[in-house]
Amino acid sequence: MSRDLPKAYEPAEIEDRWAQFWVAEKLFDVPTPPGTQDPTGRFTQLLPPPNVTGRLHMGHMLNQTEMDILGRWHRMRGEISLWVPGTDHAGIATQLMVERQLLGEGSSREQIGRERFTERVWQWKTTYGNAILDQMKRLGASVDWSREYFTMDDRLSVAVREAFVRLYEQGLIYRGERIVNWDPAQRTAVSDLEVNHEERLGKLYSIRYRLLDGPLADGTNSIVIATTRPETLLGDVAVAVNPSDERYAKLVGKLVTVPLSAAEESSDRQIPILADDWARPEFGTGAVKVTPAHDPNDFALGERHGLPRPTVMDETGHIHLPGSPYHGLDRFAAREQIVKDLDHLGLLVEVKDHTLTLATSQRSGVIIEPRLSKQWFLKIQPLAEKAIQAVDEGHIHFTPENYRRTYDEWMRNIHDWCISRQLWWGHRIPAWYCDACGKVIVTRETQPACPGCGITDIRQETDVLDTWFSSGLLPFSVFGWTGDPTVDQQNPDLQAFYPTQLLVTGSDIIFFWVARMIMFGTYFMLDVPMPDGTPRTLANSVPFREVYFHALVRDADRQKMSKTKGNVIDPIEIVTRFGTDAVRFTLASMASPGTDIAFSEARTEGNRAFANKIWNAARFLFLQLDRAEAAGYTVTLSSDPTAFTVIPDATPRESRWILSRLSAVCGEIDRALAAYRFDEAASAVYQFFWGELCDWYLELVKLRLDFGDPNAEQSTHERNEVTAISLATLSGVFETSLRLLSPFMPFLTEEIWHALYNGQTPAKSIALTRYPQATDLPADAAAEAALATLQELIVTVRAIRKELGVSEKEAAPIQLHGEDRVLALAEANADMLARMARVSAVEFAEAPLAGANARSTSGFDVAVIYQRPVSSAADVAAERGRLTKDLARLEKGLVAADRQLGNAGFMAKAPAHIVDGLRKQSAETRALYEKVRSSLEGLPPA
RNA sequence: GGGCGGUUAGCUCAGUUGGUUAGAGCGCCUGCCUUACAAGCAGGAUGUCGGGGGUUCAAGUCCCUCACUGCCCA
Repeated sequence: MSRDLPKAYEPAEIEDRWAQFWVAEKLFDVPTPPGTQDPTGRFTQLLPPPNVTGRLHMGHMLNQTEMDILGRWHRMRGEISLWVPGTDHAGIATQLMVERQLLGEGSSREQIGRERFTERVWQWKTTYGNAILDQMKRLGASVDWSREYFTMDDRLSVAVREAFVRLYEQGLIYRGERIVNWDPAQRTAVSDLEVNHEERLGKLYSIRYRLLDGPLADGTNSIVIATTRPETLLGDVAVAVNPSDERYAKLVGKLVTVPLSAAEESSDRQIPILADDWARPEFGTGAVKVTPAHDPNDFALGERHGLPRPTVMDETGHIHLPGSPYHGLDRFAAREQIVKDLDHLGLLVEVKDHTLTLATSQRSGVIIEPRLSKQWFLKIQPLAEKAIQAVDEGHIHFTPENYRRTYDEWMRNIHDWCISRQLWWGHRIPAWYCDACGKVIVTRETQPACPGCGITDIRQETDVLDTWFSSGLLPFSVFGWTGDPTVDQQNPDLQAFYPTQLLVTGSDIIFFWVARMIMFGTYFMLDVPMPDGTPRTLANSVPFREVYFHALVRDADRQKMSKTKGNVIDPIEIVTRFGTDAVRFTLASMASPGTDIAFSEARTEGNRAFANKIWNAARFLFLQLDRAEAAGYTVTLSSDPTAFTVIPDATPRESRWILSRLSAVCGEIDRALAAYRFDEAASAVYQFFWGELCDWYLELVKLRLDFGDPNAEQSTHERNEVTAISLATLSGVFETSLRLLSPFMPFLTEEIWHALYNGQTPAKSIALTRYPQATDLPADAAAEAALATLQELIVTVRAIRKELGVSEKEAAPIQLHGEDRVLALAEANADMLARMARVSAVEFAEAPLAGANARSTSGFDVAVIYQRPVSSAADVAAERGRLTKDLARLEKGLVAADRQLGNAGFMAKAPAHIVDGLRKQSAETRALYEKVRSSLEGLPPA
């Protein structure tokens, strides 16, 4: 790699190359540490596994950018930084993909059977399943590819089976007939979390149920119930009223007939009217029908009253009632028909609009059908208790902190988790049924025969586990957890990397994944002894010590990205246009906690410009290095990070300044990253690199980089020394800045860093070098103060010159009035003033300066000596406008200050430094005010 | 219905435990191809900090209230 960089920064030229290099060189692979005690610390992160069916979206990119910045930062700080990648088998989504494929071939999973179907899914996975990880490689994520996992891998499947069996044996997993959220499109149960609730406008139907034994004494011969789902009356087993509802008191205990409920109308079913608190008098008519097999509340009511629970629908949401005229109708068609038929019979009393909350399936979008079915559940309370405790006691810390409350709230109101899914793709539940003796066998090993009666004709459970069941085990299953405490205690990976340090994820999966990892971690890992054999504490059983929740990436108009809106930004496409580094930097700089990111191309463009700026700064440096070498200077790039802690006495002021600033920025960035303030860290490095290093130091250092004629005799010794020192400082500061920036912009910094060393790099990659620390560089308050003054002087002179219309190339003398310190600085740095503000000479003035060619700051007055070619009326008017505005601003400040200083309460109670500060400021403002006023008065009349 | 957040420059967002005259990027205006960079340089304009009330010597910051808005849970 040479120091010849193309004129413009072209990310496409360099990024693929480095992305491949990092993977090929196994740069970020982390071997199992020899001992579990290491002095430098460990930083382990688990990638939230993307769906194997997925393509990378901006949310992934944000997540990975943040993880990568932190991973690289910790790595450069000398810690063992391990980032484990992998993908999730995504039960439903993947099964759908392959089913769609089969459909295209005119086949179906039922046609080819379970075994062949599973083979097809594996095939699909092999062909397409790496898309997202390949994209990740392209983005340069510094993960350990040797540890890549897939949730259906054998070793992870063993862990899943172990966990299941253990929970079953300990009585926490049970099988039961319950109302579950049934997705009729996917034909599977889904968990509470996979259901969306939305308000929709529906209808409330009032239906008359006739009393079986004819009218009461008062003539009442029916009861009118209200329902939003008339079609379920086919499964009615009771009518319920509130016990306190006097309207219906006389009817409790009577029987009514369910209209339309039987195959032949003559035999409509008879059901009781009963009293139960669940019936709310104010809802509808106050009487409700009870359908235990098709409504969770009715189910509970049925349990209380010992009611039967007939199912009237099949798994696809069609009425299943052989012999009935409604048999085979879809649930919504059946509703229409039943309403029509009720109307004909005169039993439909009223239909009115009604807003109801509908449950829809997150995946298929269809309306969830509460369905009575036999499912496997995890009794979660005992797991939740430890999980709550772990967060409560501070073993896990959330950022932003308010998620703790969200977590707590959910954990404390947790319901048993339905973990079985009626799918073919996933971890098949390790349970076997013996039809002969009715035994259920749950074991780790596949069962050849029934241990009860010995027959071999046993069936394995066809259901698979919810995908999140296996995801919940990942923090320890990826490290080879077996569930056998003695084996696990000897497992060096598990002992070294568990608990992981940090989880970075979106808040949308706080319950799905984060909470479940905490529950499983604190449950299973608590049994694994520490390396020295002592029992593991709760603090060491947690899956991670920190969780950082990032925001959502929206489009530039703050709209959620969605395929239907067509506003989805493809990370790879955007990266191709602007460069990965620019996109990463944009995401990082906008990632302030708790706020969604409105991703803007304008901002990305700005950051590409930043990358280009750095690129060109490198070109400038390389040019200087070439010139220096030609002039006989030797430039040694020290690989010692502490090379600048002690600097030569002859180091010029601006070099002391930039070293000091760099030191401060290093501190700021470390602080920001430790607090997950990616935005602050990015802004600090941006501000430093562009606003200080490029805008000021690079310009100032040009004064010292006069290498003379390479063929001539050497110039004086002192000049030589300053030049050499400046060149060394420039190189060192630049190299340090590259390292500082590297976690944010890994490609660009890698490229330039290699070029800088001209092939002789001290490490294989900049990613393996030390992260610059504040203490690596000398702080110098005096140099900072001096440069601040000089900068203010230069900026002020430039402004006056602009104001006066002095052409940029023309030099002009200035007058300066102020403190001795300022005058001395100006005198000693005349060369700076000349270069930066085209000052040809500095004349010191005894008296304060005022007038159109002068400006005042708190430390000095400065005037530019220049005769305006023509002082037009417009110029005077503009000047008057500016001064008037200034005057108003200053007056406002003065009035505010005077009011405060005249306030006895303020003077008595405010801390001294505030009062002093305000006094000083007030005096300065007053002086400025006077000067501006006299300038204004000095203007020619309008 | 319950919980959590947001409202600061034209746009997107910062603003530490209340403390001196509220910042950044982008955009905008003016002038410059100054030999690292026009993806650049220099200069400039822009805010009743959502409304109202309160606490305080002092409020963008704390409290109450209203309005609008987003997310999560039921």
